Amino acid sequence: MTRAPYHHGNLREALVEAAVEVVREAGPEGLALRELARRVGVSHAAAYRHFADREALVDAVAERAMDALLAVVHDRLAAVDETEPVARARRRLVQIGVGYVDFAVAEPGLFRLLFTAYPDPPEGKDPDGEDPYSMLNAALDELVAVGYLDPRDRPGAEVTCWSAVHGFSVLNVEGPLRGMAAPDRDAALTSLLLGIDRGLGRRGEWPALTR
Amino acid sequence: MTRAPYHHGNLREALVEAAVEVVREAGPEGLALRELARRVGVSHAAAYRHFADREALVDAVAERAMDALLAVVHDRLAAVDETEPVARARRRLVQIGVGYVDFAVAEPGLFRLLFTAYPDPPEGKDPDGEDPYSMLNAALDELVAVGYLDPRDRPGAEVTCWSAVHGFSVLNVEGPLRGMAAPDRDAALTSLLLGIDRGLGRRGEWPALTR
DNA sequence: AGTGAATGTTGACGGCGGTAACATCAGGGT
DNA sequence: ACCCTGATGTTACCGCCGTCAACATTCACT
Repeated sequence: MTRAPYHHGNLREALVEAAVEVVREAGPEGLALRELARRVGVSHAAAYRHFADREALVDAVAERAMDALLAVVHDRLAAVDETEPVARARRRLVQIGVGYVDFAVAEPGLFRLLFTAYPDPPEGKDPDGEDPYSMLNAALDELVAVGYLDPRDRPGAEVTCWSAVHGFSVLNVEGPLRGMAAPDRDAALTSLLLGIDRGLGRRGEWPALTR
Repeated sequence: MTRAPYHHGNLREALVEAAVEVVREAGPEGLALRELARRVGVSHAAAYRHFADREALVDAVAERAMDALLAVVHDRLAAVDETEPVARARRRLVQIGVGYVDFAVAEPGLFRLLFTAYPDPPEGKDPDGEDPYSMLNAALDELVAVGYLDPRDRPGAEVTCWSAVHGFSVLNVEGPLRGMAAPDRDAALTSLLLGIDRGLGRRGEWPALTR
């Protein structure tokens, strides 16, 4: 007859996991410390032994979300088997965008949370610490290296790419494009990514990419 | 000796105005029915005679925000004095983007609220009802008409443009680019808008635009 | 065995959105 | 002139939330 132990044993972890679950189902605004505690079977104030406040918990979830986003993008990148250098670099850039949007659409709750608590990386030192922003920059540098992207166009390119892909994600996840059917969305995304690819390339010197 | 009248007289209007004020100062999440009522000098339940719930009030604010955004974009558009048709059409498209971002940066609270309660217009009938989306479409149609944009590239172009500009706004307003200094932001935006312009144009056939 | 730190519980406070019951007032029909 | 009805506002209440303080239990180390 073992009654419920006074100490949970792994409360912090359990809370974060429950939080991730809630956010996936109900979005960031559905995340409540008290309900979480209830779910995990612990009193409402117990969470404060592990998190300073609600925001700290949100940050922890954001970390998980970031890892998940990273994994998706990473896999997409790894799946590019093209060998011709220029085509490969272009394809890799496209795949970053595809992975980013895929994650946003597949996990809207986590995606939204991620951008209400973003660990502002652009300033962060952390050389080649893997985040989507670094991956994007690396892909663009590669485009310069293979001669596709004019070095003079390199500055600002990362912001342009990120803006386009992020905007597309946001409009689809919580914006006016919310209801779009998957095939339409795919078509629009393809058009967007090819548009970027074309906008970056030296004018008219390269064959088109078919996503 | 006139004591405070039992009836406010124009409560709905007063509430919306106070709400706009609060959102500008504290963002959408700072908007509380009760505080609003306090501000206007009325009991907290009075608001429910004019709004079904909090969300209805938010929608009313969103309408104001949309009007404001519209006005900014409209003015930018009207200020284009270029007469050469192609350059004019390209400049007009760019100015839509500039106006959009300007509004987002100048009124982050209203901008954010607008996109947590967007009146999904893409489906909406309302022929040529003036909203940014229609303006964008009109500008792109014009680009086709003057021969700058290949008709085959027209479908999807509006989503691409909107995504890029919206994404840039979001990243600057609530995202990781939040802290960017104004000159840097301007430079990045210019690069983004020129990139779009270039991506849309028939390859290599047109002179560059200097924003 | 004993003690201090870590972890969990109970109970309270104030703020929120929302509802119901009651109060006040304005305007129209007689 | 009167009254009644609907619109508008008020008070009081509910349950939810985040947060804190005081107290309880247990773990780990001496």
